Amino acid sequence: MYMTGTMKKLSESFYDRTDVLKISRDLLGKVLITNFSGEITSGRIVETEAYAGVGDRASHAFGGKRTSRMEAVYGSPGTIYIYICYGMHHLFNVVTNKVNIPHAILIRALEPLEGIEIMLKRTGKKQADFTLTRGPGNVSRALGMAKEHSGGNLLSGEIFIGDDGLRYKKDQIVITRRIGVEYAREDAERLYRFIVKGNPYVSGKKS
DNA sequence: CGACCGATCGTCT
DNA sequence: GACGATCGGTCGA
Repeated sequence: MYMTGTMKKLSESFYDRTDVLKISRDLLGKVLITNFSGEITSGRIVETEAYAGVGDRASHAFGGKRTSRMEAVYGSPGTIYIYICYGMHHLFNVVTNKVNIPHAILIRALEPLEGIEIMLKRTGKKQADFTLTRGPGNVSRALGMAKEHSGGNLLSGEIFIGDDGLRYKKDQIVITRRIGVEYAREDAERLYRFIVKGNPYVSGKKS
């Protein structure tokens, strides 16, 4: 996959919108980039999941719950929210909507673009196969993101999201239920997962 | 390909 | 003391 044009960093207005589903869809095709002391790694976003805040049982902020662990999800649009799952995976989320409205979007898969050698070094993998950036735990490992980055933002730091002009058409996108949120009862059925049809980096079962 | 299982530990009850 | 917004390996059909 090639870069299609000049990379333009997304501005706060992209994240400062009320419709977390629309933003989740809009994030498909955008490029997530990390630059740690010149070590640049990036990948195109091909799978996202929306978490709709206080009214969503699958959201950490359900019912207005608020703890220090999840403080970042209540931050301003463009804030980074990373938490540890199962004691070993750091899951990267984009915070959207206004401050104190805890909307978040989990980035579940990328198609690698730059810095594949660095990603191999970070993950300890020997081959750049489709597992390199498939699944939210692998995304964070490959791009070097960890919970220490939680609370930072995508507008002025070493982690950001760019737009190189690529757009997916409607028939290239599939919408499904979220993965791994069975505990959320009826909210587990919400169609909040957005994937690029047929992309080999997308997690979960093949269709 | 599907089902299951162990790893691993910070956070909240 | 229990539980995850997961992953990778194994086992059986």
